[in-house]
Amino acid sequence: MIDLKARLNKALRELEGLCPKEAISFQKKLSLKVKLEKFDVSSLKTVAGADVSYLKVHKLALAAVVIIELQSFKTIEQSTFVGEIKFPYVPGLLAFRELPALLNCFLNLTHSFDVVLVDGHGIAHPRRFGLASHLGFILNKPTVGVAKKLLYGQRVIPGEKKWSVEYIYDESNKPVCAVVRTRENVKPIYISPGHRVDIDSSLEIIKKTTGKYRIPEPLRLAHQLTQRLKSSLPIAWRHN
DNA sequence: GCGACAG
DNA sequence: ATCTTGTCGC
Repeated sequence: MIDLKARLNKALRELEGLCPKEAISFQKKLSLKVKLEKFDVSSLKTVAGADVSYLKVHKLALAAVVIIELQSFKTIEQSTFVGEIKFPYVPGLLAFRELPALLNCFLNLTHSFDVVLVDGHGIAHPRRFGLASHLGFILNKPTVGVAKKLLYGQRVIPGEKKWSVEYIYDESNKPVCAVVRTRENVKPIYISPGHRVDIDSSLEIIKKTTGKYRIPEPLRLAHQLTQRLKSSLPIAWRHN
């Protein structure tokens, strides 16, 4: 079994210099390796959240990973990284734009975590291999995709009550995404398995990591961190 | 050809 | 996602 750091560095090298067409082939190949399995939520102790923001004027990607302890909802460790954006935004190829910065964040973590919540879709993707699945495969860890907009499938609307759910199915009529209302009178979020979790476990994980806000806590904290990171950058860099 | 389209 | 202020409503 090779070391995690080695896996991450290898993945970083493989992501370099790919064009969109090659990226699509890469996804088709790796999608066959995604594993959907039950995850024992009762054993869940620590959850990580991964998010990326941008500073458009300087082509910078600002990434952050925050690990929280479920018991207290308190942060155990956080990691950030700022790097140049090297891949365009193409719907369906988000991983090739955000993974480099995210993997660098994971390289600097010292604490362990049980699952990772990712800002984007998992298998609710044209080739069943969204950002959450890709990250999960590289880390060989359970990952859950949490998106705020639809990318793949039929649009459905859950009830207005908290925890109302509606599902999105693929061509084989298999559920690939849960559209969930995490708060009343607020737009629902899209939950899909990334890797090593199934759709039911994914939903359970989201229920246990969501506090009083629409976005699950690990992701909300990671997002806040990337935004603060941007504010902390030299004024000359962010001046429009 | 037309519409859809994570962040 | 980013740019960008105030404002309406639970």
